[in-house]
Amino acid sequence: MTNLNSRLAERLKQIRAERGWSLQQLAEASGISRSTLSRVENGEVSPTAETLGALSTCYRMTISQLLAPIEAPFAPLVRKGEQSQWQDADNGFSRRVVSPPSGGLSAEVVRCDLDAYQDISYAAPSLPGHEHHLLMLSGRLTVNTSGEEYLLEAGDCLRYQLYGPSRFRTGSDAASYLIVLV
Amino acid sequence: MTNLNSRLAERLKQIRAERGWSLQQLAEASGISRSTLSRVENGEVSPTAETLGALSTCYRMTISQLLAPIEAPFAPLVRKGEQSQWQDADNGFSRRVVSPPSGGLSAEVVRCDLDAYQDISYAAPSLPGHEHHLLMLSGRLTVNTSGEEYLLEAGDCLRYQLYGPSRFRTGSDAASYLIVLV
DNA sequence: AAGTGAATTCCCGTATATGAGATTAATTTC
DNA sequence: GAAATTAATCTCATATACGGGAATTCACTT
Repeated sequence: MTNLNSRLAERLKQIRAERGWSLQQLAEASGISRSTLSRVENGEVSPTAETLGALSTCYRMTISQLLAPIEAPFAPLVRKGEQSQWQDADNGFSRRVVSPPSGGLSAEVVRCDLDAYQDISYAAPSLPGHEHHLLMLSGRLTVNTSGEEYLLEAGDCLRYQLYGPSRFRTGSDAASYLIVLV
Repeated sequence: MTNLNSRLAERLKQIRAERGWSLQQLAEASGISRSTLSRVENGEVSPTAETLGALSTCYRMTISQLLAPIEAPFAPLVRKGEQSQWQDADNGFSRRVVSPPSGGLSAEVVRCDLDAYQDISYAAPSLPGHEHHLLMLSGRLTVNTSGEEYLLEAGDCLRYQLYGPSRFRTGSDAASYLIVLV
């Protein structure tokens, strides 16, 4: 995994260069010594999660934002578990895959129409971590995911990454919404 | 930063529990010893980036996906009223960034409303290769990109990757559409 | 070119993350 | 219940990440 270290090194060098900081300044801001910073930025060592946390904090970003550009895209062969879900639509619920992923594209758009007084739950996905953008077109919808509950109205946009079970339900109003799956 | 280690520990424990793996199985799949895995999952040590990489690989996810749930969350809900709107001066064109990119997310959704008899051209993007999904909400729109011309109507979805200049125009009908930028 | 200052890298001692094996705890099987 | 099997933790030795300071390199000035 030396490859990861060298890519991380390049990334960190670039970020520090963008901010115009010296190792000394970064050391004071992060609480990490100059020597460690030098070795990390030269790919000689693999920093600990704590070190990564300190760096991302003083750069005002999350570790994910720090690492996302240097990670290999994950395997695209991932939607078997989802497709079975697409089929079990009840009566008050219709889904249409507006823009299926194909040919190397990485996003798909699904339009969903849910009647009033519907309640739909999904089990945790087999391959978690997909990024979702839920855009309300009309109506009202209550969404539970990641232990949080959101009441959405037309025009709202809810973004989340799907790691566990989720639940969608309507009250007296029907709901139409788009889900952008990345 | 012990807090980070303990949250990471919980996260890793949960993932392994979901898959029903033992430490022994995870050790063989990841190349990390059982003892190290035990200490990491108990928050006693801070794993190196290499260790995180090995774990995320054998769990079939990126490090970002591994860490995202335990990091300070970005605002996941963007209300309609909070979405920044761009009124392109005098012309009958308004854009609203429905879902701005942040927190390591890789897609953004823009809603565009174009009046009748408008003609808008874009130069080649500075960062080419972005994947676009254009979803027509209502009206009619003529799009030129990659040397092709498309006439879109409500419900249509055009997918393309933007490498060169592009042109959007309406005839007697106004157009509303979404652009999903990946 | 040489000097001055800053920034970075190298060297060493220390702290800690890791691996291999032994010990303990939990579960199953008879 | 006891033995057997598996899973998790603990012990110790090693590898390596880290901090402090010295040495080097780099940039700029005169």
